[in-house]
Amino acid sequence: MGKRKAPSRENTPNSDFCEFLTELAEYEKNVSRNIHKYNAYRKAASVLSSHPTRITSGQEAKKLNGIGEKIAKKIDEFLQTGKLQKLDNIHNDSKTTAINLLTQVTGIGPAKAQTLVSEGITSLEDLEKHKDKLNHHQLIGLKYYHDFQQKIPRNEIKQIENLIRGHLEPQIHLTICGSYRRGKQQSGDIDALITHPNYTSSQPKKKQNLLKNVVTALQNCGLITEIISLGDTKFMGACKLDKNSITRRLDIRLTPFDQYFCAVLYFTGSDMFNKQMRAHALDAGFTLNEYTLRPVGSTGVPGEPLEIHSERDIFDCIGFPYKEPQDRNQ
DNA sequence: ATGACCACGCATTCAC
DNA sequence: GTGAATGCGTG
DNA sequence: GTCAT
Repeated sequence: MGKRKAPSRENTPNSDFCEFLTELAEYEKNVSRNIHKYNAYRKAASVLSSHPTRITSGQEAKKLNGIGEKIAKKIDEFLQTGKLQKLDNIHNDSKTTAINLLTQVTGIGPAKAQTLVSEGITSLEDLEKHKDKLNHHQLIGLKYYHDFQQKIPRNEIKQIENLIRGHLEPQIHLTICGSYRRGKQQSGDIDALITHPNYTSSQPKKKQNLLKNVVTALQNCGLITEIISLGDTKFMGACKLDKNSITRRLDIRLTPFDQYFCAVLYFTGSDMFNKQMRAHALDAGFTLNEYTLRPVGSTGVPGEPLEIHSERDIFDCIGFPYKEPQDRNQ
């Protein structure tokens, strides 16, 4: 996913509430720099978006998990007046709107946006005039601002996948994860996972150039056009299918062979699905993360990682009915 | 009343 | 110069 | 901002 959040669709009976809660969330993240309030507002929006019936009072809303005193009050205000005073003020504040805009450039977060605005830089045009204030990542974000706003059609990702696979040694495994793997018709970015049987968590030094070699090969074939960051295990950058294509955000991660399926599961998502599944794992006496599945002893100390040979293994071990990737959207 | 709220790779800046 | 801290983005 | 302690 790119920077643009698109939380709840338009069809729920409470979508108007979700909309203003999401706006408040953005405000708390970008302007107040309070990530926890941001998450609180998003949680509230999420619970409302999946509530089947129209909420008609703050009191009724307050029964839902994630909605407390303050949001209940805001729902009442919205029901009575059709708007929120706090939101009106935010819309009319130029500093706030500027920060929200700059924050859309990848690499510019709340802190950088704040300093830029305090220096009088409030638009993309201003950024163009002050490139000296931007680091490498932010320069790429500016250069491809419009490209990165565009969703990527499924078919284009499929072609990129084939192109990448064609440039990998046969022993390297590749899975494109994220919303693409969940079957979505379009995605915000491309999230590729690779592994190699000779690279394991116990032999981490082996193949330390593997990712860099892959990136170099993909640069040479013209697919990768920009590098945002590149370490031993994670590449972030941009790619372009051909001359007339839009430039796309591409991430590639190198995972140890023995952790590949936990990683594939994790990076396929969705967030909510991962949360559910981790919770189920805990209930079943396991702890699951992006690396391993481990039994939790009565002492609460995790044991040795279980050997996993497929994504399905993970479901089986914790007694969670298998779900195809396309059924993991929520 | 008060602390938790995901963990982590990479780039960059800070503190020494 | 080195290690710690911060910013940012990721599912 | 909300929840759990």
